[in-house]
Amino acid sequence: MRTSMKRSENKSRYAILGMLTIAPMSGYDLKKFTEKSMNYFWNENYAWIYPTLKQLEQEGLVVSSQEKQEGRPDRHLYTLTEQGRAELRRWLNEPTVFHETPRNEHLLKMFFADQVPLSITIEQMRFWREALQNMLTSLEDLDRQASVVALEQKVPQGRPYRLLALSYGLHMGRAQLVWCEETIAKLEGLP
Amino acid sequence: MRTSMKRSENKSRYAILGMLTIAPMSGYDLKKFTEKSMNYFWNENYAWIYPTLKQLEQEGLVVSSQEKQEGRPDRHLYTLTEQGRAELRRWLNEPTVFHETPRNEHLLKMFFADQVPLSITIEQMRFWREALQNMLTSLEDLDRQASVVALEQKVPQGRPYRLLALSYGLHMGRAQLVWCEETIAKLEGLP
DNA sequence: GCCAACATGTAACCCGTTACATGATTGG
DNA sequence: CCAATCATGTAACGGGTTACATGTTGGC
Repeated sequence: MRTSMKRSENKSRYAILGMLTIAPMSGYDLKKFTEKSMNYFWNENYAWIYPTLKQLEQEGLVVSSQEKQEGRPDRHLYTLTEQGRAELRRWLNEPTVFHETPRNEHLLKMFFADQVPLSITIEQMRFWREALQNMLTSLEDLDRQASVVALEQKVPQGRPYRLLALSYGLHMGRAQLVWCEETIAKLEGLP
Repeated sequence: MRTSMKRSENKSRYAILGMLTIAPMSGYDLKKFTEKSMNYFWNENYAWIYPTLKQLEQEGLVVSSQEKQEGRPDRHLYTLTEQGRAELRRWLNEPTVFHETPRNEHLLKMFFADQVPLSITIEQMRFWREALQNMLTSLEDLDRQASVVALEQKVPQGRPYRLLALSYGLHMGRAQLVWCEETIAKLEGLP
């Protein structure tokens, strides 16, 4: 575990505090939850979750309780404290600094594609299109279940925040796919 | 400088090799070029460029020459070697692993927005919209110059790869803005 | 009989950023 | 005269990933 974990820059803190507003969870649960419901805009990682949970507990933002299980490791369930909720709200109120350019390796290759034959670039694009298609399909599946999920997760009625977030994913996924298909068509039309 | 720079994972290598296909450049030039022409999908950083250039030189992928200047530090101009071009092509031919979820802090706040008053969320969204608007405007400016730039940069005629990359940025920028505006409208319509 | 899922954790490493160090020239 | 631009670099740090370590249970 790191000697000092700086308070300001670690976003996983807030993701974890946020998820714990839904229900008490273990490190394992938190990972599964991000994978199932937030994977189109967030990811978490055991090697970061477990140390962060300990840190949050030391700061009094969460409390842990152990659930004994037969033949399996104990589940360490973490529950949000009032201080934890306050810290989450503090962050939610802060203005969000516009994020840095995420690097896109696909586009980097497109940008220097004049160094290889056209056929290679078309192949790369088809590969990308397929990946996008799969991603979008799984998002659409999520969307079909989402109204249920959203209600279960105790979001106040008429405040469909999680559906709005999902809708962002759908907008972006579709836009990427549209560009991808346009671009493949253009490339295929070249001499 | 780092003791060992692993060969496989450092994408800046390829960005740099790619830019050097356009013209010999200094570290300073490379940084400026990314800022001017690639900032919507890539970024570079002096503290990474300079060590990487040295590394590339050691590997024989680039060669440097010094340009003496009066009253200013020398310019170290780096030129791509045939080996460098081969290495770039090798990478361009590789299938691109689909990139990990980029974390989106705006969406993370949206996802847990039930913890704060609606007015805060609307404010956050307006702030985001403004940033997106600015980004899109500067991309559209770039687009207006781009046909010239693309020709100057010796891309084979009829292979508008850099314009296609730019078009990706425009598609994404517009889609984000559309979602942002839809979402603000929805939030403003809530009780 | 084997693989996936359950469950928690650490060590090493790598990528990239921020801050520091230096200093001349040009334009407003 | 002050800020921005030109120009190159290093040290320290931080955030996040990969690989390692361990062991049970349930489904196919």
